[in-house]
Amino acid sequence: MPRKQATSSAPRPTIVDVARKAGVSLGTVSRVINEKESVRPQMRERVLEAARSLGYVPNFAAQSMRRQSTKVVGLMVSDVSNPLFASEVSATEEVLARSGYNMVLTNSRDRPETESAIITLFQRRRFDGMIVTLSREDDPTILKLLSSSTMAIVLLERECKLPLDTVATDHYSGSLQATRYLLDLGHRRIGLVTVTQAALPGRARGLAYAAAHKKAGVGVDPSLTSFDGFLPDAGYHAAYRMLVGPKPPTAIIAGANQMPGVLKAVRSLKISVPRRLSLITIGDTDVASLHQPPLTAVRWELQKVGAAAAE
Amino acid sequence: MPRKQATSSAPRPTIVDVARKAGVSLGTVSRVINEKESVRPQMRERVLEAARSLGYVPNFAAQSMRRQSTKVVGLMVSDVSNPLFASEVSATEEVLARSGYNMVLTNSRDRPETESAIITLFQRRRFDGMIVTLSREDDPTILKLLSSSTMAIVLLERECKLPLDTVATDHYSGSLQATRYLLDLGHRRIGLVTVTQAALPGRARGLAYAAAHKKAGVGVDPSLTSFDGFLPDAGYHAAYRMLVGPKPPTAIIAGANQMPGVLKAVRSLKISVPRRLSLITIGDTDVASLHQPPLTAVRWELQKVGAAAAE
DNA sequence: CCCTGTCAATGAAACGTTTCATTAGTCGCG
DNA sequence: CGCGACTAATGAAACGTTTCATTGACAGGG
Repeated sequence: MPRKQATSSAPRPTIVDVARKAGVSLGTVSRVINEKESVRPQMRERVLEAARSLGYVPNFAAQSMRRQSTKVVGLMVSDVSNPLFASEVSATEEVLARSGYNMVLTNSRDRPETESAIITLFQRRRFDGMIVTLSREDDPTILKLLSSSTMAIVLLERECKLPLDTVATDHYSGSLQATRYLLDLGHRRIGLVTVTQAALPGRARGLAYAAAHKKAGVGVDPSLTSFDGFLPDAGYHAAYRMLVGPKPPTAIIAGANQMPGVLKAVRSLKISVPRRLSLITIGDTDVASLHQPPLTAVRWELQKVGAAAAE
Repeated sequence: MPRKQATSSAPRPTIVDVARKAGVSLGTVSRVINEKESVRPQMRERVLEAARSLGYVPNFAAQSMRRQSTKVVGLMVSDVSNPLFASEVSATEEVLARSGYNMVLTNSRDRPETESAIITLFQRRRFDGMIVTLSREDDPTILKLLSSSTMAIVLLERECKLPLDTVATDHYSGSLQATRYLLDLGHRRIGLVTVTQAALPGRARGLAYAAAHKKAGVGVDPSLTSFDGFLPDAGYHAAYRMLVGPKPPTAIIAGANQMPGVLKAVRSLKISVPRRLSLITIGDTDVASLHQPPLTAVRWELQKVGAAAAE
């Protein structure tokens, strides 16, 4: 029978315990467990055996401290339970894990104060990098915070003045395509429900929507656009307002996160889809794919996020 | 004009820089920034000022090392992009953040080797606690790993032999209710599509399903139950198999994660819902709520997870 | 006026690693 | 046989904090 492990309350063995047990020096053990430099096979075996029998587990905090690298990247999104973010997060985690990084996930709830706090926290923790989604791209406090930081920063689905890397879906062409498609079908009153123009997705969609209309020589009715998507229940309210208005739209383009709210409004008003109203969602989700022929903006750049962050 | 920040490549100022600049000792600075022990207001102000002007940010790695506490908990789920997990994760993050903890998120993809690797990693990182979802509750390697660990462990939606805390939805009564409901409606051939019985949710649902049938004096057809939910596309395959079989079910109860697949099968077979087939989903998602009158198993214990982990 | 107790601040010793400059040992070669 | 070149292993000095045992100063009580 192999000897039993020390009882649970025993302090974790350190590298010096291993060194003592194997009768070698600290440095040697270090080189063995990092398997980099030359060490004689016989020694290596002895050390390994000692480590195993002691149940030695290297202490990452100590390593980070010495190496000045935590092998962690921070991720800040507004809300992970948002399915779109969830897949981005998941993909990012995967890529990072593959290169030996871990990911600390935080929800900002789109609150600027929380965002600042999180960014500072990331700095305290000395993460190797951070991937962030901002609620607004022009908040001076936050921009200053970011620019003063020394770590690698990647903006996710956002874009700003600072020379920062950005990874984003191609919102513009997705929306352009959707709007054109509806215009070609003869729709003349098209609703747009999305997020604030202070963030890339909303801005890109707004521009694409306008561009498509202009090209088709169709005027736009400002009452048919809503950029409140970050607010709770925004999809519902926006759609409801449009649909009960004097001249309701014949089609609505909605962000994936707003679509459930829009559908709720449509249902409560007992409007038949697609007979009286066409719906297109930007960004693929289960909701969309199970409902109508949806438009899906591909989401494969997600991999790029991880790659960029792993640089 | 305030003096500019040192150029980016300058090394981060440490606590000794602050001490020197303020003309006080290390210990004093430490006590100031931890704002615990007594220090004269005048000193405190001097130190704070020095810290501010230097742009000092405490180094968490060094703190963790000294304090033997990382203020991080590890979270391992099979896949964050799963909407159900996403909300649990989100709620957990919130609770943890409130107590000054951060959360490292990992995807196990339900692969036992990955699970082992992640658990070991958590130990290396010396996290203060971990919250894990296991693919099987009886894997000896993993159980040994968990039991040998000294950190706080909470099982999420899982339950095992070890004396570990568990936080889970009440799968049993949810499923019981659903099955009864259908039986009361006169259904006699009810399909069940869920995950493996080696994990709590699948097991509880299987038991509830059987119990309801027994109580109603209705026999169960084993070909109408599928416990493969962890496999990709399981919902689709299971439903397809049942529906094209000699004696197809008149109702199907499916886990929320399997439901999209089930719907896909139903649609591809052009079966009308709810005329020819009733569907009930266990666990609420957008998909469900937009489709039929769904059964929702409440998800508020999520808060408990965070609380338990924060102990 | 001296002793003792309290309050503030100091200095040094941890914490568990990595790394760098040394030392000891081995070998080939003139 | 002695010398330089190489390889393996050692020992000590970091890394940036917290904490603990001291020290100094000051006041109150006998």
